[in-house]
Amino acid sequence: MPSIPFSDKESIIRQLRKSPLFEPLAESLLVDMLRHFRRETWRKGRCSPSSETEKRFYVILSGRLKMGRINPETGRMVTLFLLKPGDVFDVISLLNGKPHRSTLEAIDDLELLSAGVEEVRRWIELHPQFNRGFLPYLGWQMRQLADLAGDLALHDTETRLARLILRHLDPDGPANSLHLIHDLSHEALGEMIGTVRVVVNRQLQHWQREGVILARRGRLEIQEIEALLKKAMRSLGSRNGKSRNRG
Amino acid sequence: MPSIPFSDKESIIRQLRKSPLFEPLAESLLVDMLRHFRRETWRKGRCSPSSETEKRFYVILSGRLKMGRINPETGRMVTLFLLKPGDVFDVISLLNGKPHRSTLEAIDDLELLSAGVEEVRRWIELHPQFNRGFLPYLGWQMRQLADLAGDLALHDTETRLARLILRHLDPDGPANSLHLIHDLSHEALGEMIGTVRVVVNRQLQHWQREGVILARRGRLEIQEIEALLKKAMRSLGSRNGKSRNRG
DNA sequence: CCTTGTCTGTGACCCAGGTAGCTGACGCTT
DNA sequence: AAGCGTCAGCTACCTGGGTCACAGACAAGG
Repeated sequence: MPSIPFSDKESIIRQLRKSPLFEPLAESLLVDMLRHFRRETWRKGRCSPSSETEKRFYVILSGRLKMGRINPETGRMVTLFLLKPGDVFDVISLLNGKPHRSTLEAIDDLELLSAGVEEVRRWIELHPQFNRGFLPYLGWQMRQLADLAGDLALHDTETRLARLILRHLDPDGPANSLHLIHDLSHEALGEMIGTVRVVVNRQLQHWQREGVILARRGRLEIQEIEALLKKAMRSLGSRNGKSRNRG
Repeated sequence: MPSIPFSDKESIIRQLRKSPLFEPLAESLLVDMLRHFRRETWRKGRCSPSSETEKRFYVILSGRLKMGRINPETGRMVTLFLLKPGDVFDVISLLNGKPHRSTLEAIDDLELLSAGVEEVRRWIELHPQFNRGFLPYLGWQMRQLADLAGDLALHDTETRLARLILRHLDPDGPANSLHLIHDLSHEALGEMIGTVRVVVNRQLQHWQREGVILARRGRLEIQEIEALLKKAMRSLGSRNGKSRNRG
């Protein structure tokens, strides 16, 4: 296994510290872990799963990754997780050892660290510090999945899209700016709420005419958060709304 | 805290051993845990969450429990987990400490054990044996959620219902018999696949006329698994199928 | 027995949203 | 500047499945 050049180690550790999973770990432990990590880079696009990748645990250093499911008959895809730097995968097969049915797609070029799952399971057992950070992370991921499933079953596309946008408000950036999804294509946004490009476009156009948002090619901005918030609450239940968003 | 009468302890331990979470634990550890458990019984029906229940971790000894989300505007509900004896909840808030947005509904009268979440977190840290069994259980639950979300976004109701039934084939019972869901109302089945009573009924009637299943009041039986399997595979993609299932 | 409540079977209606298809805009590479 | 691939914008069309409403079936309890 190719070890990581000494010069990189410091910058990698600095990147790892941004992740809630690795942030609380002692310096010595991180250095120790690094010895078992291998550095990888993946190019943007669909990632074909190999028997190799199935047995590894990955940490994202830079770039974004969609993890989801496909319906081979229709070619449609849902995004279950939108992973960012500091996130890890594949958690599920790490936990129960069984290969997963998920598909990976890199949104940007990716820088990754990877280690064998057996090794990572050892870390969890040997370092309570690591396990303590790992469990809340799992809880957070489970809640995301539960939210997605709940939304898909109970809310219409307008509500789901509004929620998607609000969920990605950037607390650090300038007011009303979006994090992570600001430059995604309508196709990608559709996958995140379980619908298709056309529907996302219809909705965005409608909102744009209302002055709620501003959508340019690969650039999404919010104008009126209040209005979006209302739409995010409102569910299928409103029988008094206008019939369609078209025309 | 009311301790558990001595006479019950043995039978409770026997029940716990049926759960994959507790099965591998040493007898001494189980006995120790029992001292921190409190026995509860809940009557069938919706369970109103209190500040008390939010801070506890539960093990089901007998009965079934639906855990899901509600849309207050429409009154509709999705079932995220159908929990059976041996299952535990609420895992998510155990992991990250935040209260959950989920609703609980007991299908049958329930016998439970409960312990404070702080205590259970201690078990996880102190007993690697327990943690080792806990992680695969988490993985299994996450996969269930991922499957549900994927199905909701990518497959039609016919496919989802077929899959629900097939997923609950009883490996131990007589051939083609159903486990856990054989006596659920159409309403409850609907909640499990993110739809409503009427749609489930339509589908079941259609299949019954085909001779694929046999549905009586509160009793669901499979006649032809092969046919169901085909329906479970077939997705929205089939453009050549008959137009409707009605009439 | 009748009453009352919950579950099932069915028909009529209708709309949110998915499919298909085309055009133009933009950015990249040769 | 020409060619090419991807994304955005829009329209026309159609259907899966959700809503509403009602009637019969069955069980439980007076």
